[in-house]
Amino acid sequence: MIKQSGRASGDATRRQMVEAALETLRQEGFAGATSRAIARRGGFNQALIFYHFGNLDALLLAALDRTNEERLARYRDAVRDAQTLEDLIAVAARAYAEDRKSGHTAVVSQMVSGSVARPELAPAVLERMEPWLELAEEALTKALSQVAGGELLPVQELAYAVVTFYLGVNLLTHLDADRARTDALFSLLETLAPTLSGLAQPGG
Amino acid sequence: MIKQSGRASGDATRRQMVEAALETLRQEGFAGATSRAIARRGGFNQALIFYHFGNLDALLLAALDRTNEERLARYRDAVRDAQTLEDLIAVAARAYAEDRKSGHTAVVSQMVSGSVARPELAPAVLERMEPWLELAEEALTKALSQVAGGELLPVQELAYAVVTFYLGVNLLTHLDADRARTDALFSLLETLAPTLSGLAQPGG
Amino acid sequence: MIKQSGRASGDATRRQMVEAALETLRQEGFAGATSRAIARRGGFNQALIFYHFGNLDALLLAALDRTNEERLARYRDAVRDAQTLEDLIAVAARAYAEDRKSGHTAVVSQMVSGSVARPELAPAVLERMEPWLELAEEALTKALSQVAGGELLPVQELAYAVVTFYLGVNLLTHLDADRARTDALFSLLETLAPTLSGLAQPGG
Amino acid sequence: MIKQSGRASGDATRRQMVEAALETLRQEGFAGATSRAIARRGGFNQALIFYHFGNLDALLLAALDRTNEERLARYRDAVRDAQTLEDLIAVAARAYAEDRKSGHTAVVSQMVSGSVARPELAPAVLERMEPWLELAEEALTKALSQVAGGELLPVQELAYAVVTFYLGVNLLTHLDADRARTDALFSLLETLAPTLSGLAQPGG
DNA sequence: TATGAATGAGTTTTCATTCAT
DNA sequence: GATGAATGAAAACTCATTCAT
Repeated sequence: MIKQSGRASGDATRRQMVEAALETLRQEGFAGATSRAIARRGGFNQALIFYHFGNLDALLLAALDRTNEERLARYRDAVRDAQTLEDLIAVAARAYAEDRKSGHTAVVSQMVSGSVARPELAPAVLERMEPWLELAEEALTKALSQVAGGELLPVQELAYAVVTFYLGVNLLTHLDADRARTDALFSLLETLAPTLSGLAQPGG
Repeated sequence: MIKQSGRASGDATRRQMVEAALETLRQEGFAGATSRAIARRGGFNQALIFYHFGNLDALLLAALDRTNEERLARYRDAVRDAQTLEDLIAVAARAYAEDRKSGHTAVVSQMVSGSVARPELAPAVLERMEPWLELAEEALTKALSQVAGGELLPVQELAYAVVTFYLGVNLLTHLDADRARTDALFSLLETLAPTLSGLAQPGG
Repeated sequence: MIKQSGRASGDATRRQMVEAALETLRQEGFAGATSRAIARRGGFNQALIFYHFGNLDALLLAALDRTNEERLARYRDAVRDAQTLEDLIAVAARAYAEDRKSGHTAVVSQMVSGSVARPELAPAVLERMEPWLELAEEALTKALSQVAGGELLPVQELAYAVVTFYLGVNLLTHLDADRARTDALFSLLETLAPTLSGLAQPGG
Repeated sequence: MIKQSGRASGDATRRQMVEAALETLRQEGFAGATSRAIARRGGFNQALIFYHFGNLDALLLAALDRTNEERLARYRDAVRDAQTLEDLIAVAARAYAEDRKSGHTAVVSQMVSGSVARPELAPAVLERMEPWLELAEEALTKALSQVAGGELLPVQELAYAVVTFYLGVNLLTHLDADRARTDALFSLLETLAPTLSGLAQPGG
């Protein structure tokens, strides 16, 4: 409750508002993330959103930024620590599982879906996809360097494919209440990893 | 105009309404597919939607059904005619290009996104994914049968992966105004096809 | 109450809504003529305004139209019946007194002032000034024809001056609670009328 | 920026605020002259308005005062310097043209219109009309003294008529984007001036 | 004196849906 | 079957003003 703490510093308040927006996005989805709902959840006045962020979209995007930053940092570390293709896949699967549990993926898919429905948001949401593409490129470059002939593959396109796939998974995760099938997807990847590795380095 | 046609049979009316819903979904997206907008486009009365379909969601789902049926039929034929893995990929890419042009993919991604934002829709939308999964399984079974050891791979999971990827592509296609990157994805697939084929049948 | 009469015909409802808008404009002024206030006064649902008129401005302008038509008709008759300059002035003063009593001038000045504050309204309000200019021209032409050399005066500019003056009077009437001074203005005109007449026709 | 100037004396601050209010009234009109807009333009804090003036209306009226004082002084000098009726008219037309250019008339008409829409302002705005009436009386007394029988005319009523007309002109000037017609009004007056003069002093 | 933060009440407008005919 | 009218609930956003510091 912002109110309880008296007059908070602008930054602290903004942080709390972003938190409330995130929580609302997670629990009530994009359509439920109205200014009223966010304000109610955060215990502050609706108008404060417009005072601090100008409009609702800006707050929602700030929430997406916050989530993205946290997750990107985690994925980046994982990618840097990974040595083999197997590592990479394992690490991605683990990070994904964590994020899903914490609700981060929910926010992403809500914002992405939301921006299909509300085209004004699309450019801003797309922009926020770029660092993920870069990270995917980095990871793929690393992985393919271990593969005979891997340098010949078009890394940018593959990175785009990975992110595309990832968005599809996010989407389905939040559509399909029973998540057995999206889980199975990652087990599949982990099962295939050694094969792919072996296949990748036939002489290794 | 439904009215103009005098006593349209109930079925004909419903068909016109579904057509109007589809067109609205294509041109104005999920958020723009309000009862008013659909009725305006179709030249019929708003209230008719509720008379015939009970509520707006039901009409929207009927529209999704109609699109799905048409497209499934086309993809099924293509799958049946394909002989090699290369064929399959080529055929998928062609069908996808057609669908995107005709606006069918727009409807799918609008409905999928919409159902993330409006959770009431989710179960019904998911249900409509099943025949696609079956088709993907069928195609994969066919393709893997031509591959040494292909029978060992988990077809169901792979099918789920394919559909997941497909949804991701749809999503991005309608988010990213410049479609060069989603196009490149399919060229990539086509480029890789012979390699995958060769790789699949080392002795072929 | 629209509600009481069950489902009214569209036209009847619209008329009642226009009436409610007029009454609100009269009693609460332009700033008080919000959709809520009008709906409350008319006993109908706020949303009905948008159903029937599209937006609030359109209803307000419809109200101005209604008032203008009634008043124009009355002034036109008066002008046609007047024979001398004295008649014309007397007739204008009488009509003006009536209109002020009935609240018609209130609506005009509210809409004119309102459109200074809300520039989107200005073009539409100005447009509605044209028939008044035409009427003023007609009256002046008639009056000046009785005056030696009257044909030499620029009727259009004089008509514009008359309407300008009239708007000024309206404005002050609704600003100045004690209306003695605007009343005095018309007495002055009536006092001057014979002089002007005589002056106008020195040889008459 | 008030802040930048360090410890501005209360008076200086108030002057700057009045200046900002004037500028906002000129450029954004009455409806646009919100506390936020004025504060933004003046580079000071919104709350300062309430600290120094109690409420927004008081600041707006202070702005009207400032404009009125400047303009009154100019018109007074002009009136004092004028010798003939022709002079008076010419001088009025010139002063009006200047004021329109500088935006002073904009402020007046915005405040007058605003006070029709917001009746709380009306008494204060009316009060500020008094010195104009006095000036008009003075000018008319002077003019009519040159006219045979002029002393017999009711100066107060005529003065009220002049101010009324002037308000009407202001109103239209700011309603009608194309100002040709209000301009023509003044040319008309100037054209008529010699005639009126001659008429006034038949033996002169 | 000055400020950033906060608020309550208000605005127009849109929507899915229902009702009477 | 079909329609025009009507409605309640909700949306995003704005405003003058107040409060704590």
